[in-house]
Amino acid sequence: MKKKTDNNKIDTSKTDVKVNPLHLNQQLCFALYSSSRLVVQAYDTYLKQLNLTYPQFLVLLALWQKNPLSVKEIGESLHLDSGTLSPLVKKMQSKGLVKKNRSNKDERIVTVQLTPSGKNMQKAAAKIPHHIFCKLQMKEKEVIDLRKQLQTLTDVLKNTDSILI
Amino acid sequence: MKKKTDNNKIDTSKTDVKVNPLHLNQQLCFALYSSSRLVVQAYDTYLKQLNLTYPQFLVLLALWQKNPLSVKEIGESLHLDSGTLSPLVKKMQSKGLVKKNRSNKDERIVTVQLTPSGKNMQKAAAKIPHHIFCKLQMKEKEVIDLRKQLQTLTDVLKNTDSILI
DNA sequence: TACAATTTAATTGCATACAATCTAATTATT
DNA sequence: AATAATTAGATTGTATGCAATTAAATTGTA
Repeated sequence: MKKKTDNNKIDTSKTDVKVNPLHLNQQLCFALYSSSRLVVQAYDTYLKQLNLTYPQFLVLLALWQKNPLSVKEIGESLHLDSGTLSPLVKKMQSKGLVKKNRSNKDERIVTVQLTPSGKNMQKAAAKIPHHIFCKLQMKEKEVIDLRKQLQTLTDVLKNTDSILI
Repeated sequence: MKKKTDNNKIDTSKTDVKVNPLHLNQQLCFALYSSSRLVVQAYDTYLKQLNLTYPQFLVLLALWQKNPLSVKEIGESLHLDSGTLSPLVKKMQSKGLVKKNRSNKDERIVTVQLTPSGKNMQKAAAKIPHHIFCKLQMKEKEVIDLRKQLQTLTDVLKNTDSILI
C-alpha cells in the first residue's frame, strides 16, 4: 500500500536498497546533485530581485573577498574554467558589475575589478544566506559540520594526487 | 605567509570567517555546488566509456528500478521538469536506450520504456558506484550518513509546506 | 452537455558547465 | 637569439537546467 504523502513516487518498498548499488536513493552523487540544485533554486528566488544568477553571485562573493582578481584566480576559487567564466564575466561587465582590464605586466592576464555598483550589491546580498539558513531547518552546528564534510570531499576530489605526494 | 600547497588560492588568513556570512568558504551552498559538480565529473570519466552523460545515467537508474515510467514520473524521481527531460529522453531514444510511447488510456502521457540495449547497460554501470566510492576516501558509514543528511535537506526544500500540515 | 480549469509534454529562450580548440603572450631551452 | 613548451583567455560545440509559454487531452462544473 502506498503512503499517503508519497502517491507519485516510485514504490521502493519491495526493493532491497542495501543490496542494489544502483538504487537511486543509494547514490551519494544523486543526493548531492538534487540537494545542490534545490539550494541553488532557493538562492535564485532571492537573487532574481538583484538581477543576479547564482554563478554570478559566486563571482561577486570571490571579488568581495579580494578585488581585483584575474579570471584564472576566480576560476581556482570557484572550480570553474575559462569556458564558463569568460562569457559569465562578460555578462557581468555588460550589467555594470565588473570591469575587465589586461594586466600591464602580463598581457595574457585579464583582471576583473568590481565597479561601485558591484560593490554596493554586497549590502543587499549579505542578507540572503540567513534567509536560506532559515529554510534549511537545521541547527547552525549541523550546517557547519555538513559544510565541512563537503569541503573535505571537494578537496579529496580536487587533489587526488597531491595527497599521495 | 602562504602555505606551500595553496599558492594560487585566495589568501583568507586575514579574514574572520565567522564574522563574514558572505565568505565563500562559509557557504553551505557553495560547498554543495562544488562537491556536486566534482562528483558528477568523477562519474563522467566512467560514463563516457558507456557514451552516457550523468543525467542520462540518472534516467536509466530510475528505469532500472521501474520500467516503464512516464516523463512525469521520471521528473518526480529526479526533480527535473519536462523542459529538461523532453530533450534528454529524445536524445536517449536516438541512442537506442529507450522507446517513447503515448499512453492509450491518457494520450497526454508519454511512456518511456527501456530497450534491450538500455537494459543491458545496467551490468556495466553497476560497477561505477564502487569506483567512485574508492575515490572519496570515506568510510561506508560516513558516506551513508552524509547521503542521509542530504536527502533530508532535499526533502525539506522540496516539501516546505507539507511538513507544516 | 458545453465550458472552464487542470494536467502532461513539448517548445522556446536564456544561462550555465565543460571538453576541445585556438590565439596571443610569456617562459624555458638549446 | 630562435624555437619549443607553457600559460591565460576566448571561442566553439554539445548537453543540461529552468522559467515561461504553448498545445493537446482530460477532468471538473455549472
